[in-house]
Amino acid sequence: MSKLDDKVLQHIAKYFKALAEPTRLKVLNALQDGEKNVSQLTALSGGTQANISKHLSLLDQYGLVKREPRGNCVFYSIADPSVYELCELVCGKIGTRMTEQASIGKLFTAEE
Amino acid sequence: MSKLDDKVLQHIAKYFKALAEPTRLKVLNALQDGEKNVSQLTALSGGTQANISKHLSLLDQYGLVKREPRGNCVFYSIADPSVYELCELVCGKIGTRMTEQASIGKLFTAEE
DNA sequence: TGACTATATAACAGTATGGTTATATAGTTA
DNA sequence: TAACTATATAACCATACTGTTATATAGTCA
Repeated sequence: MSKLDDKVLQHIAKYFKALAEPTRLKVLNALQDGEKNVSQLTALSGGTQANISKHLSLLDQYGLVKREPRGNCVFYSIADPSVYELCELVCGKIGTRMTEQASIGKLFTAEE
Repeated sequence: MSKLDDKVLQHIAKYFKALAEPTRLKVLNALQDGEKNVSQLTALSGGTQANISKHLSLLDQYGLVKREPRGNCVFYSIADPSVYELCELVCGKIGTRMTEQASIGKLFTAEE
């Protein structure tokens, strides 16, 4: 990170903000193995349809997912797979820290 | 990112939330070249002392910075330099997207 | 001790956020 | 067209966040 413009800083903050919500992370997680429509994502994430729709709208607006209406449904997919690199990095951090702090072994479920 | 526990998801979200604020990014940016005390960070970040202190407290609580009182001052430093990897990744993304969208050339100032 | 400097915190205001329910919109099919 | 399915949006509430000012706390030094 070099010296940054305030405007760019705001954009970066916004990007992180998009990732700073458990439900949205769940949605992104659900999209890891390919596109899904809103109903599927709603089922997988366990929220209400309206709620998931709102989160998807935000993720789309921030450029994290792609939106593609097809037939009666709207399919969403990951815009840039490198978002998972971010998550991996943070997961690593959190994992280490939590095991350090509480020596809990299993933070991530074994199956993928 | 594998299938994640809800609890872990919340931690990850929290970590991203710590980064989802321009002032905090500015502080982290200011800490890139080594530890600084609150007064220095206040001056560099352009906020009030109380405000910066609050942000520092949050960053400390979330484990992003280390706090070390020394003499009359309190010095803060980056807890884990890999946080900059995250920022680099996002900067790359934002940079690309912004140049794509508006073909603005200079998002980052040239000096580092 | 008292005066001074540095940092943290409390109380408050304004705004943003996430979730809910109800409703609108758009596509499909009979 | 009417009935149906899928998605988005509006209105609303409760909560959380950011910044401000004023104040408390802690260390230093005369």
